[in-house]
Amino acid sequence: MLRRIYEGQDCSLAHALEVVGERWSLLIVRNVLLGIKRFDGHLGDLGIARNVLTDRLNRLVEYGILERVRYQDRPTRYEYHITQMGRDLTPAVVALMQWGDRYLSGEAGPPRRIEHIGCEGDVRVDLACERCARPVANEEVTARPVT
Amino acid sequence: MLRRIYEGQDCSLAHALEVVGERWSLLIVRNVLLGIKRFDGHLGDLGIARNVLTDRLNRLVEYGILERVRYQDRPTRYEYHITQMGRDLTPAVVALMQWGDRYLSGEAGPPRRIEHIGCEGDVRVDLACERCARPVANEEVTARPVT
DNA sequence: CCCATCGGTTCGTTCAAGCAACTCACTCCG
DNA sequence: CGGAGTGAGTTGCTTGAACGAACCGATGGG
Repeated sequence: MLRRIYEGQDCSLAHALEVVGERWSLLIVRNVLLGIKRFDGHLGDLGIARNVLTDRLNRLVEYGILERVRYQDRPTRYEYHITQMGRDLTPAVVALMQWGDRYLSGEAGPPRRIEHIGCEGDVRVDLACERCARPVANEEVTARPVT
Repeated sequence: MLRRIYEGQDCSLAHALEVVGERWSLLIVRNVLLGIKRFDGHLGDLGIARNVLTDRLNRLVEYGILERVRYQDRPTRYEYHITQMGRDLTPAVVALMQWGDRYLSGEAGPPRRIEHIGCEGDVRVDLACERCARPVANEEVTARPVT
């Protein structure tokens, strides 16, 4: 995303997008969640330019979504690990993938399955109500300002 | 987001981001979900430039996320309604808001509550396993290519 | 010694976003 | 009737982010 700042928006969605809404950011987070940790790994997987990747990684570290870890000396080399903050983006990532699967995947169907480790079942994202503890349809949701 | 195309990425997340990952797109969708439907409404709420808003609205209509509806003749005026495809972005939007609430909202706490219509309880996004029907922690998720 | 690897940095180009001014088709007010 | 206001844009110029290719520095391997 560009210019990265949504001035005057007092909304958590806008704040979130200022942090992970830039071009490539979420794809990098997805890669790290899937086990790609190194500069050249991302470079090969995404078609991103090197300077842009440098920028995105630095920013994600700065925000606390990734962590820069030295994995060898001589020569000193670093890789990027996910933090808890980063791991907690999982529902957002899965929700977007799920939506892409439903509406954008060609006839071939989804290219990846999201899987429950151990059980091997399909993982899905759902809305649920904390009070009535029932599943909530997308139509049954509204927002109201917390005054 | 910029240039909008992630070439060579066979991933539903990348496809989704090509469609709603551009700067402003998700904020526009959120606005429409919250009831803002008109050009000037978005213009006032977001600090977006007019030409960019025109572009984003056209693109969202083209993708089928919004629908352009004439609401008066003389002079002809249009507004933008959400489609089913657009409404199904709700989990993704809520997931990002929820993450922003947790990690980025200042001391004041979240500026908005997501609410279950009727019940008025808080709505949350959760991962669930389709096979074992239990809630899934963010750490218990992996992806594997569907060969 | 030369080449390869990894993780970058530098620099010039291209393309999207921002900003201000303008248009068009009306309505409303005096 | 004239002038201001409104809603939904379009046009054109400027700024700044992303792209692409070249380069760098430390080291190891043949």
